[in-house]
Formats: sequence, structure tokens, C-alpha cells
Amino acid sequence: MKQLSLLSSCKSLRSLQQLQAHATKSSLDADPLFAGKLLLHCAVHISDAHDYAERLLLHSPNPNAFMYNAVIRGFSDSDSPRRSISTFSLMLRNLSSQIDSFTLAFSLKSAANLRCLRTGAQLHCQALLRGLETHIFVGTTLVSMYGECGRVEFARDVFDEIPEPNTVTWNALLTAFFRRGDVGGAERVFAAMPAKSPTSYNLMLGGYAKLGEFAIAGKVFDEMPLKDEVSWSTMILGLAQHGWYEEAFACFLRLRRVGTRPNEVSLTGVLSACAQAGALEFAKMVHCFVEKVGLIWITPVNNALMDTYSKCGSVDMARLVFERMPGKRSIVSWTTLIAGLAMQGHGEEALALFLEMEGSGVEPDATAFVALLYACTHAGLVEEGSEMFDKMSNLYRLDPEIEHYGCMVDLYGRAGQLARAYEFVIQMPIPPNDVIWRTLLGACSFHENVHLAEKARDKLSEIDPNNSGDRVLLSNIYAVAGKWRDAAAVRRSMAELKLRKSPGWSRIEVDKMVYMFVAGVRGDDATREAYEKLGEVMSRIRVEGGYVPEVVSVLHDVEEEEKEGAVAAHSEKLAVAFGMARSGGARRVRVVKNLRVCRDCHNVMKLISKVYELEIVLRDRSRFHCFKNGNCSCKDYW
DNA sequence: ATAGGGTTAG
Repeated sequence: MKQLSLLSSCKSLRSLQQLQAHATKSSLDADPLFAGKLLLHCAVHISDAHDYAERLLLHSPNPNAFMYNAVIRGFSDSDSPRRSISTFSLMLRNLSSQIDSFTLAFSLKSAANLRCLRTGAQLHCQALLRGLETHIFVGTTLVSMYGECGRVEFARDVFDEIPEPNTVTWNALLTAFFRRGDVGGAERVFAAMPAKSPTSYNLMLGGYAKLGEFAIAGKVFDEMPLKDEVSWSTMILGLAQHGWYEEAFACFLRLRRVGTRPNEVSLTGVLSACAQAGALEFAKMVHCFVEKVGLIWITPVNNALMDTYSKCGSVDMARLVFERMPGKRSIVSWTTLIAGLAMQGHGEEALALFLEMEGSGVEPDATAFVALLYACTHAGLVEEGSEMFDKMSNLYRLDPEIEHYGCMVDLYGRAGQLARAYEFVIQMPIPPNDVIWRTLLGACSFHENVHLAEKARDKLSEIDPNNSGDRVLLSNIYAVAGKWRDAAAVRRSMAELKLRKSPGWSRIEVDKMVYMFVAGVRGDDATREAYEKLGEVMSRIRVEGGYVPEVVSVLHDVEEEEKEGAVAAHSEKLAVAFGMARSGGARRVRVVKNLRVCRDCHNVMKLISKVYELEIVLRDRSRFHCFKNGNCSCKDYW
């Protein structure tokens, strides 16, 4: 059986088809054993070959159970698990008597991935009919399926009937409790487990991390007897996702210290922390590491690197990673770079890259269109964006989703075409949500349109009445229009409802350390240093740059940051001042802010860049601003 | 074969 051993060396569909041609010549293809193995290899071990496996099955004159099972398995973890179920139905019609534990385990996994309780319950019936519901693999997958469908009680019922549940079965039950958000239940299961593998600890770790309970997660992590790759990834990712960036960096360094080799998941995790915190220097170090351990071949790692460089303001590095990536570029790779260019306001380049992607045979998906429309919005490419929106449904048959409609409202709104934006909202085929109206409200604020703002407000008060950000926007619009009474009334209503704004922060990286500043929060040495420097900077730009603080501009804070009286400063000013104080002769400082930059800070940055001949790269919540010689790359358009 | 961690847009 030389051909059988050759099979496992086939890595691509083409080499498999060659082998198949040889087999046909020697009539080997008539051998049901060979046909089955070939199909299994095709469905499970070769990527994107599910379709071919399914065709082989459908064209086979006498498919056996092994072949059905191979296709069911192949689709179970694919992006179309539904086809696994349709293959099951086919088998039920043609070869019902041969349905076995393999058939049911993989079909159930598909039902679990689909979160389809109906299908899962029907498969459960089939298992009962055949006496397979307590079979260890089938039973375990049943527990998992009910858990995925949110039915802990059913999962428990199945579990209780399994005579000898193993660790995997227990873990499936544990997962079911966490999926339901029942931490107490999960803790009871964990305590009752007769044996615990690292996976059981990892599940507890992940469950606590998801809730942001890092005090407990850290305790589990420190006390678990054996940490594997998943333990480290879970910890690093969890920290990154909850905004504990410095802790994520520390965990990554600790991982390196103990000599464990970080895998691609922990690397993407720490890169995500770098991206969010804007920690360029740390990201560069991680990049070196990626090259060193040979993970540069992994596409998602490259995508994470590109995203990180873009969000740290180095879109050139992102472009370089894209050009040099040795692995295959996925749709995500293209989308990431398009979004990166968009953030810097390089709309034309993003548009060109999108066309290049189309030319290279990669079909854009809904997300790629979001990134593209976002690029058009931030570069003021109104007509181009409008064309692309039409292209999406006309050429690619993609139904625009709420996000795409949001992009279009933003596109027209930011460009000042408020009537067109409103018209667009009114005739949307799906009901506009709070984000759509909020986008319109934001545009009204920027272009000072009280009349339309009130329409948006009326809609928002129906959908999301207690949003503090909306009220801040509204009060600012009134203030700008000179309607001080209305502005004050909105502020008062906020106070009465005890609506708090989310605090604004800015971060800056100096000597590989990340410092965070929050407006109105004082006390630590770094903040004292920042205020001291800021005082000097402000008086110099007043004298040499002609800076005049406007009353309106202070109120015109686009988002949530509260004005903190005359001496308090927005966090981005503090971060920049700190950077100037610490990095002596540096020509450039980079700051990351969690909210949008306000108009006053924007003015100040422009003046600093001119008076001090300093380049300031400021990332706010929606884009990058590069201040140089008194101008900003956003052309005052944000 | 069955359980655990991941990249893009807002």
C-alpha cells in the first residue's frame, strides 16, 4: 500500500489529485479503503478542500460510512458547518444503519458551532435511538453542544447519565457553566472534578479573565501546577482585552524569562496590547522576537504586526511588513493595511490598495468595505465612497450592514453635507440604531447645526436615553450657537441623572516605559513634572505663537472630558508636555488618547509643533493627527 | 474523535 503512505505527504489539493490520477490507472480507486482514506485526508488535512471532498462523496457510486463521516468531520470545523448537517441528512437517507459514534460526535460538533439547539436536539434523538448517548465521545460532545446553545441544565442531564465521564467531559461541563455566566456553578464543577488537566485550570483562568477578575485569575495562574502555551496566551490576551496593557507586557516578559517559547497566540495578544497602548518600542522588540523564533510565516501574526505598527503611527512599517510577508496574504491582511492607511488620512492610497486587492483576485468581504468607506470618510472622498457603497451590493452582492450605513452617514456628515446625510438615514432599508443617530449628532456638532441636532436627539432619547456622551455633544452644540440656557439645562439633567463621563486618558512611551495621564488627576511625580513643563510651554506659545484660549473651544470638547477649571489640562497636553520634558532633544513625540481630541488641544499641538519645531503624532479614538510646522495631517478635518 | 487561547472595521 505505497499509495496510502504517500497520501499523508500530500499537502495541497493538486498533489492529492495527481496521486488520485495514478490510483485510477491502477484501479486502486475502486478499493473502498483507499477511497475512504483519500476522502478523509482531503476533508481534514488539506485546507480549503472540503468542497472537493464533498464532490467526491456525491460522485461516488457506493459511498461507505467512513466516507460520509470524513465529509461530516471536514465541515464540522469549517466556516460552513451547515453542510456537515446536510451531509448527515444524506447519510440518514442512504445509509442510516451505519450511523455510528463518529457520525454523531462530528455532527453534534457542527450543531454546537452553529449554536443550533433544534439540530442538536434532533441529533440527540438519533443518538438515543442507537443507544449512543452515553458513549464517551458522543456524550461529551452532547454536553458541549448544550453548553454552546446556552442550556446548562440539559448539559447536566446528559452528563449525569454518562457512566464514566473523563476529564474532557468534565471540562465540557465547566465550559457550559461559564458560557452561561454562572461562575459559582463553574467553581462547584471545578471543585468536584476527580482529576484536573491544564485545560481545566485554563478554563477557570479564561472564565475569570473574561470577567476582568484578574486578582483571582492571577491566583489561579500562579497556583496551577503546570502552565502550558494556552495558559500564557489566555492571561496575556485577557489582560490586553481589558486594558491592562502594562500587565500584559509584564506577563509577556515573564513568559520569556521562564524560557517558555511564546506561540503565535500569545504574540498576537501582546501585539494587541501594544496596538491599543500605542507602545511602538515594545512592539519593535516583539517584532524582532517574531523573526527570531520563526513565527513570521504565520499570517495572523503578520496581520497583528501591521495593525500594531499602524496604530502606533508607523504605517510605513506596516506597509513593509505587508510587502515582505512570506506567508499568504489573507483578506484580513489587506483590510488591516487599508484601515491603517485610513487612520493616517491616506485615503487615496487606501483606495488604490483596495483596487490592487481586487486585481489580485482577493474578493472583498463586508469588513473590507467598512475599512474602505472609513478611508474615504477620513480623507473627504465623498463621491468615491458613495460609488464604493453602490459597488458593494451591485458587484459583490454583499448586503450593506448597519456599520456600512454608519460609514455613509459619517462620510456625508463630516463633509458637511448634512441634508444628504439625513436623507440617507431616512431612506435606509434597515431601522437606524443609536450609532447612526449619534454619528449624525456628531456631524451636527462639528458643523454647528442645531435644528438637525434636535431631530437626532429626539431619536436618541427613544433608543438610548441615558447616554452621557450624547448630552455632552448636545450641550456643546447649544453653547456654540449661543443658546446658553439650553446648554445649561442639558448639563443640569446630566447631574440630576448622575450621568458620569468616561474619563479621558493619554499615554506616552518614554524609555520603553508607558506613562498614563488623566485630566484632573494629580499626585504622582510624572504628573507634577508634566504640569510644570506644560506651564512653561503654554506661556511660550502664547508669546511666540499667539495662542488665545477660546471660551467656546473649551466647551467644544467633542466628547466626554470634563473641563477641570482654568489650571487643569486635558490629558493629551500633559502627555505631550511630559514627553518634551523627558525626551530632551527628540524631534518627535507620540501620544495615544482614548477619546477624540478637542479643538483647543488641537490648536495647542499645532502651535507647539511650530514654536518648538517638534513633530507630534497624536492618535485619538478615531484617527491619527501628525502635527508639523504648525499644521496637522488631518487638515483640521476630524 | 470529545474540552481551552487568536488577526481586520465601528
